[in-house]
Amino acid sequence: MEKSPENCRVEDALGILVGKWKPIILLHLLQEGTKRFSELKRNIQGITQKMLTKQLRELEDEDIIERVVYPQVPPKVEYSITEYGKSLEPILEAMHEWGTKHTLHKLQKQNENLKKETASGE
Amino acid sequence: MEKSPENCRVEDALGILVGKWKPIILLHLLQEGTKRFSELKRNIQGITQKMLTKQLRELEDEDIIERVVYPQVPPKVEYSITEYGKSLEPILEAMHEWGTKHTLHKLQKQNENLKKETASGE
DNA sequence: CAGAATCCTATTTGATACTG
DNA sequence: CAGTATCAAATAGGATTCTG
Repeated sequence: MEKSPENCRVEDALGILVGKWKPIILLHLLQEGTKRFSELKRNIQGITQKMLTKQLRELEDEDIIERVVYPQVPPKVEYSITEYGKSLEPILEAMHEWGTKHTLHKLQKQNENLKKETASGE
Repeated sequence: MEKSPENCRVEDALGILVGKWKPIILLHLLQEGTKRFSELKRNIQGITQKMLTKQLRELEDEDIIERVVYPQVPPKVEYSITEYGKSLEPILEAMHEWGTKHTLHKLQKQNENLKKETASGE
């Protein structure tokens, strides 16, 4: 299907990635495979249980990740990327690359602005 | 730079695309070239001036679009994609394609669930 | 025409305490 | 261990009015 402002499906992909912790959760699962809830919590700096749970549920609802519960005490729950979820990897890769360049671009702009201010005697 | 959960720059790209109207604004400018404020407003169904202004400003702040003011009465302001902004196009393209497939994927899942419910007599 | 300003609602995120 | 539940704060989005 052709991409046009009228039948734009960019939002559908965007909606899945949006959420303060989703990209980082996906990177962990993509690069390190299956992970327990507690491992993710430990490895993702600053996230709360509530947020981790919420983002994981949303990704699960979209079939991007899989949740496996081991019925034992204490509980054990493992998360992993689905085959379908792996199709997102190239997009994440492209965004990461673009983001890296963009960080540089912004720094260069800041430098230019600082030079201008210095030159005009501020 | 290698993509890892620790130095993830996905958010940098994501942050620029996030905003209820940004993808559609970008598609308009990418595919139809330079546009006046009023043209965008007219062509984007449901957007308010406030939102259009806000999203345009944010894109401008990131150097993705350019804003040219013609000092005349009544005012005329034109927006266009910058050369730098064009580097986002492949990502938008990839997200659109993925989103199109995902829309299908969700419909298929819904169908499966409906069949199960019917089979179990709900 | 292209906005700025104000007010209001809804959604997201976070802190904290509790539980099978 | 892997969550829920509740409350508070922050942010996004929308409706409306005003202006150079």
